[in-house]
Amino acid sequence: MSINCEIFDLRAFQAVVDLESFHRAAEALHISQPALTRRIQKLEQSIGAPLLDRTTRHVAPTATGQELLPLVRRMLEEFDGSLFALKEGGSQRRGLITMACVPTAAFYFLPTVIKTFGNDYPHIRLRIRDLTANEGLQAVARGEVEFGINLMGNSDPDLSFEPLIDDPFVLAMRKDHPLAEFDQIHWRQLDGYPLVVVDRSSGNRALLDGALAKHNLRLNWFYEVTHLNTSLGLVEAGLGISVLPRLATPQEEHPYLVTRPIIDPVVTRTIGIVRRRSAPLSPAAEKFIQVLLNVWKR
Amino acid sequence: MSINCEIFDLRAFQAVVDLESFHRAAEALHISQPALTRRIQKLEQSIGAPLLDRTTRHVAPTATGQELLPLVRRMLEEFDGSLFALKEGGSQRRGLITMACVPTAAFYFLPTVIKTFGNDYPHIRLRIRDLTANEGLQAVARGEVEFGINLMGNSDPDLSFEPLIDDPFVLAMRKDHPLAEFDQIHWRQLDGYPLVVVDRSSGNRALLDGALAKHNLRLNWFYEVTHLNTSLGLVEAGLGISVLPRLATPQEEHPYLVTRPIIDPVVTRTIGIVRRRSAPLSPAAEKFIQVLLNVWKR
DNA sequence: GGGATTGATGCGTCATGAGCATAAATTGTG
DNA sequence: CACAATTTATGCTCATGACGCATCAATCCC
Repeated sequence: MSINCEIFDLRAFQAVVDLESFHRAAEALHISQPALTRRIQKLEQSIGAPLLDRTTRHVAPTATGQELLPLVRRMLEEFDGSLFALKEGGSQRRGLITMACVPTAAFYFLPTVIKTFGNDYPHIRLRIRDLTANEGLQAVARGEVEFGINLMGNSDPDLSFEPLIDDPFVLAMRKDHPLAEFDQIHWRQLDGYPLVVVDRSSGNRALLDGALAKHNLRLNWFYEVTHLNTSLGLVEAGLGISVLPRLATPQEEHPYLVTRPIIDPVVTRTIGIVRRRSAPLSPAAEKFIQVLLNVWKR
Repeated sequence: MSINCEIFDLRAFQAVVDLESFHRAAEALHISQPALTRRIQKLEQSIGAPLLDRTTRHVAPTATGQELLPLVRRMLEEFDGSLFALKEGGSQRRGLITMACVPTAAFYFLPTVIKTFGNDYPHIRLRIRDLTANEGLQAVARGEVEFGINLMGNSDPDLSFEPLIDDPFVLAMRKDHPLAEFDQIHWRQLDGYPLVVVDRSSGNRALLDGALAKHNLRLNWFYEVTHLNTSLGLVEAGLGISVLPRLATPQEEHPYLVTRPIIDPVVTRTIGIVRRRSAPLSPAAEKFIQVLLNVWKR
């Protein structure tokens, strides 16, 4: 049976944690302290674990509460933010294209397209939200941007995907690393070396984990970062090796870094254009996408 | 007043849309059809807009319902998924430091410190959330990370700040740009050239806008991006010039890019360590900060 | 035009959530 | 160590909300 509670219960939980007091939280929530106590108790019952450790003088989240708290914050921010956006309606869109773009594509794809597009539309300004794949999808889904350049693999039926290119994952390392002598690498050769990975909020990581699981392989990371560029920084410093999309690695000769393909399996990601099926694009965005397809369609 | 409803209401809404029938959705949700109708009506009242267009023979989401549906799906997936993960038990936390870090500091600061730290603590893993300044502050405040490397200028009394270095903003451009012939640049010389900036969610942007406002100056941008690295990408492609913190620009000789100091005024940012006053650090984090201070304290 | 089906409404019943009063527990101070 | 102050939890009562049943109203198909 799925768990049920009220959004208000989540607000109550967050308020108690933040204010460190049922009394003050009840005031902030405009209910009585016993009513708040009852709500929290009911929430704990729904979830099946205590969320707060409390005495008459002290309140703090339990370990479970600590785990839940970030989720609760995100949900409330997203819930309130989206409903607010619903109420405010769309903002003016003329003279400006707003797009979301995974960072490697921002760096690699866009300059060429922007140049070509700028020749025909010199006065259209661009707002490029270079976000993670998941953030980018959410930005498209919410209408915060007109379209996104993102990874394939979204399950939201309201969004369409048009592929542009396939981009394999490669191993990035310093030129003086022992694995650099191989022309290609097997996954198991990564064992024994400290591995830099991006965290699970990254679409790349989810894709990699999924693909490797099918071959009974998993990434044994030693450093975990949020953005691909930071991976490269740590690799360049000689702290480890990293599995990265090829587009996230230097495309030209680099003084210190080298990449090698990884096989058995070769894991690739498909990058393309994501947009909402229901939302019409501005003429400028239509043209921009046309240029993007002309320049990069595989 | 914040909107309230039950998670069950959201499940109900999703079920009606998916099954295109109150009758079938009620069955699936194990309540009666009138009870379901009442719930949807109440949800619509909370939100202040109809979510479903329906006759006795046909049900479909309204435009508002269409907008809300992706949010509802994500929220339910995340809610159910996270509670499921909670029930499966939390992960081990020993042997791990979790920190937040603005991206330029992640690239520039951390490798040296990690090397030094790794000599003494070879088995401590690192989770580096390289986030924007604002996101980083929130991550620290919420306890999602033990500490952060961030910009000075936070007003949260629960967080302490210990400065490390001062970092000036410089102009980044291609070597063949007309402004490259100057040894130093005045802000007004930027006029007339397309300017790449980071958006207002960036602490850097807020700092710059604030400092320039005092001299009746403002940034006339043509391209707006979310991350500093994308700025460099667009500059390298020759699309414009950009005002960036010096640490975000190449520290060594670059084949195409050059930077120049900007004066009248010189704008600098201070980077340092942010942590919660109330929360004790793990021994490993304590040591890491010690190394960080030893290596970088100005 | 009538019948089958679906969503909406009226009604009664039962459960729930609220606040008030107060108990119980905790902590600080003398 | 005892007591006072303060906070969270519980008992109680009452008002309200949610449920299912019965049925109305609307839609659509034959």
